[in-house]
Amino acid sequence: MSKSNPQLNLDNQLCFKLYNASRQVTRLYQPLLKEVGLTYPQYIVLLILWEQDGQLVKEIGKRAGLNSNTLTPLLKRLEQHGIVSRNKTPDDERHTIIHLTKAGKELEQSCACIPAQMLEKSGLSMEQMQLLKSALDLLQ
Amino acid sequence: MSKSNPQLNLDNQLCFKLYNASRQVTRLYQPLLKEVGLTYPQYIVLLILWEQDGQLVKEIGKRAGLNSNTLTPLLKRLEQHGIVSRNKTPDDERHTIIHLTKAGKELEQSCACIPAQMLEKSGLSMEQMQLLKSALDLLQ
DNA sequence: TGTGATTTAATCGTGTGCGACCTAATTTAT
DNA sequence: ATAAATTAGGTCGCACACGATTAAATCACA
Repeated sequence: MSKSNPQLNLDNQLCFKLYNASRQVTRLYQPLLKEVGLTYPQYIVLLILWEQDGQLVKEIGKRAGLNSNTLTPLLKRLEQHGIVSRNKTPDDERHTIIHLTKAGKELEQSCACIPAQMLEKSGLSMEQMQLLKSALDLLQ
Repeated sequence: MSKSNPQLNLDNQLCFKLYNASRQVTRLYQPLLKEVGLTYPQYIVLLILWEQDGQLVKEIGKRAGLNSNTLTPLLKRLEQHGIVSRNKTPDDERHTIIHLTKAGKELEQSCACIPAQMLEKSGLSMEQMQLLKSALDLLQ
């Protein structure tokens, strides 16, 4: 299978495993998220807002690791779907503050079962899950 | 910080760590790949072709975990850059076979140093790297 | 041998990611 | 007080991902 350079062997590449694992997990989420009409990054953003409602785009971005060039269109879609509101703050007109709407708050209950369902789908034990989490923390 | 449902706490979510780690690694690769004019998914596809030249779109797709709706445009861009050729096979006109060009083969040498540079950049020890790899294999 | 099922790529539409840039609001340094 | 620098969010362009569909070639088999 592998040819010349063992350094370049795909099976050796951490990057490839990580890239695949991430997409695979996203795919596992999709059928569950489809039921509530969310995409995976939208779900991440909502997790952040459910923790703390009324955050600035900047704060959400820092937590999610996303910049405004990704967040602005995403938040506009959530706004169009009636899940969040976007408003300038009066004290500093540069800020846009994001609030959950009633529908956005209610969505939290609909998503409450997702983590447990995902754990089951993944086929991981709690120990394996914990191992993977702490291994990933090595990269921070 | 976290409000009501501990199940939905972002820090508890494996998905989020994975999603972040994957993007972070991609970002680490970018300056290195930019020097040779490749994107990260293009690099993955080339790793596959350097292992074995002359593969069908389907075979590359299976190895990379990508379908033609992602691969076809990506391969067309590589073709435009003179890195691969795309041809129908005479025995079965449904197949498109991908070959490395001379430039595509030469690119392997230019990329040979990338894994070592990445290991250094990541700040991981060999042991940590190995731990993370095997943890990720749990998801297969 | 003809025809319906299957296989393989390609196409289309939507939604990210992200570099580069822009604009307006605010802060700072003089 | 005000010009320069900084900050926040937005826009644009490109390249993925991926579900859904299409088109063409091949296969299976009655």
